Amino acid sequence: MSRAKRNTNRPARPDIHAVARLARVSIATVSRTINHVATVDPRLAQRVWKAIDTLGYSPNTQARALVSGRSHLLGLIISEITNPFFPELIQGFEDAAVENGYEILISSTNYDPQRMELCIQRMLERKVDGVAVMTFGIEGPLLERLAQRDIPLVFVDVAPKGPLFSTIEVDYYHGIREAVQHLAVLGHRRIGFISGPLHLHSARERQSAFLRAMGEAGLKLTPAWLLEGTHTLEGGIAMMQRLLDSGEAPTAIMTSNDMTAIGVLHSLHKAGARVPDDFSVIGFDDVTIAQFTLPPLTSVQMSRLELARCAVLALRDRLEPQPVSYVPRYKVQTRLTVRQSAGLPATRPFRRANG
Amino acid sequence: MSRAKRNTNRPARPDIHAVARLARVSIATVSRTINHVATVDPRLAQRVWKAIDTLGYSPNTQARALVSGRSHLLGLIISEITNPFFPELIQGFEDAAVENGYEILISSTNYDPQRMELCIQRMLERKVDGVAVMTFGIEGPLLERLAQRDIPLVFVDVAPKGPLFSTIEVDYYHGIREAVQHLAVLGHRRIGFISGPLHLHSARERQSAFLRAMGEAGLKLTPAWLLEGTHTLEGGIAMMQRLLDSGEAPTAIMTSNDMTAIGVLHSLHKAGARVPDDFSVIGFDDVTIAQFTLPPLTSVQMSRLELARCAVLALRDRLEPQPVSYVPRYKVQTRLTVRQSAGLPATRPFRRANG
DNA sequence: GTTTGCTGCGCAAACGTTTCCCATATGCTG
DNA sequence: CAGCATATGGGAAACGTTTGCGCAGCAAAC
Repeated sequence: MSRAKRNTNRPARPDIHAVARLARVSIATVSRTINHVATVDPRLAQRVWKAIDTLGYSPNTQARALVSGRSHLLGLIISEITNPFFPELIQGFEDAAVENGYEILISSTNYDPQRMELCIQRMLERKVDGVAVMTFGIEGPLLERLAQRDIPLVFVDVAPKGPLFSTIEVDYYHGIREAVQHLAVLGHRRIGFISGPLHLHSARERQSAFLRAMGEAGLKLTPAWLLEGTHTLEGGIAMMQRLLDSGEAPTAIMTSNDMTAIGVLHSLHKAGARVPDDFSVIGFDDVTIAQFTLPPLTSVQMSRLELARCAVLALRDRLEPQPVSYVPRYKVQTRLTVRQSAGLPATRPFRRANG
Repeated sequence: MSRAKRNTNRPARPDIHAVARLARVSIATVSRTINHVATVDPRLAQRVWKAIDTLGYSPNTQARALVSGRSHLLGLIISEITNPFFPELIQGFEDAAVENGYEILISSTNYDPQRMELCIQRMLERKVDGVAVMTFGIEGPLLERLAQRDIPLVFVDVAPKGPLFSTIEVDYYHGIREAVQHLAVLGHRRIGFISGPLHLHSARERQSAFLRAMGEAGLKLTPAWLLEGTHTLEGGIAMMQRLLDSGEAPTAIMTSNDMTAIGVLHSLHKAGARVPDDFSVIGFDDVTIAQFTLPPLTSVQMSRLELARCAVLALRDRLEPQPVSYVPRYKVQTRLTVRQSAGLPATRPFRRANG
């Protein structure tokens, strides 16, 4: 009486044997049917599927993983989930993963390399099939150690060598060029740029894309208007302050990410300047909250959904043999999203309201 | 040559047998040592731990889960990850889970009850040990069906009956009372409230907390100033518009969540009103972006970290036998976070700038 | 010196799959 | 019609753990 099984009042979750019994086949056939092995007789397969349906059977993932060595679990490592950049990325990653029959494990590093190692550790213990490292600031030595693990990894921007690694390239230039052109068409000639921390690969890429776009538009950059920010609100506030304090300010400011742009908005608000009447501002990333700022922020969009989809794809390509004809190329575009923070240049230079 | 094992150049991940061999004990003893079974001789245990250390062994989670029936996986179901309310919740949940030796599986329902069922389905297939349902709008019939599953569940606000269910209560009143008092002290007598969709339990709770707090502060509510919003930016914009259009508007507006409050800010900005000079605004939730609005939003904070911690605790209490003396009580507080969107009431009624 | 009781270790049976290998049935060729 | 190649299903061995059960070994009691 004490042991289970006796309790037939609550039907136990059926296992593969129950299905086999009902379909009058062996468990091997059931397994083959489920895994769509081609050699199984269609009539038997139909019997099996019917049995599966009537019993409401679903295979035990643990057992499956144990014997096959494939967990169908994908790891996703991000910097910081409260950074508005990442939720959309996660969303896309989840969708794409589930679409491909995978489940995901998320971890955030909070920009701490040590925590990153712990994350990878935990994921390896859970036997993930592959990991997407979507934190943008990844350092050399850590990358080296990651290379030891014999597990597929995918990165953004950085391209470590190794047969198990993939890289997703971002075409920063396309969208940034659109933004510069947009400002140029509106009549701006004096454009400033607040970059991210330049030790980050992605920040350098964005800045050089900006410089190139300026050149192509025939605009000359004033060196004093090229400042290094921190990809944070505070950095944006501080750098805009500096621009205002210097005698001559640009009429338009582009930034390396949206948080910086929001900082710029704050700085300008405090100084009594109006956007876009006195200054035009264009951000980068087009995070969700860019729609909610005052005024709604014009920003260069980098599609997180696309990025996530690429990441899942890259991992899948490593995990499931693809036809030789298939030559993957993981690249995501950037595009300008026009809202209301950029307009015609002010006809007369802004004078700070005396306070 | 073809099969693995031969490749001793890359050391295979050691299993429990390797540890047993090195420590000169049986695998049973290794297992017992790892699981801190009391009956194992300390000297043997030490040998085992040493062997584990030198080999860098970590047990295979799949095999463990298969035989023990416990996956040490916790499910977390949320409404929508791009809603700024949830990332912090996830962060807290992850931290608390890892702290207790669990890993987490996240899914978002996008407010679709059908998708919610799929989420639960997927999680059951992964054999999660318990699920936290942190979506605020959960409906009756769905709840019924959830009750069928014999797996611990934890909810917010709603309290389904069942031996496997837990509920986390939120003390909405505390923080909302603080907000009303704050306004009252500043001198506001005319306070409006934009609620959430009233079919949501949590929205009703917040509204009634507001009404009670108004009563206790000796303030009379003008019925026309009690409006039903949608917990979205658009709802906030529309309802604030209505308040402005009606002849007489309140001097302060409280809302049922921060998105609504941000909508109010937009509406006021468009009408040319200044915050807090012309109107005071107080939100609810204190999401991260409340710090970034113009002006930074005063808001009633409900700690997502605390909420998440409670959820993990509630699940753990169901999963691991607790001493009888332990009587759990899952309750989270709310508190006012003062920023800059509430100030003294305007001395003269706001007149919309003619446009 | 024999019995009893207890402690703590090892043996081996699960857990629910996948997959290798072999047996059988079937079709085809000569 | 015999013989062989080929398709297809079943038996059973893995996968790496946990855990029930039995059995040594030892101390205490008679």
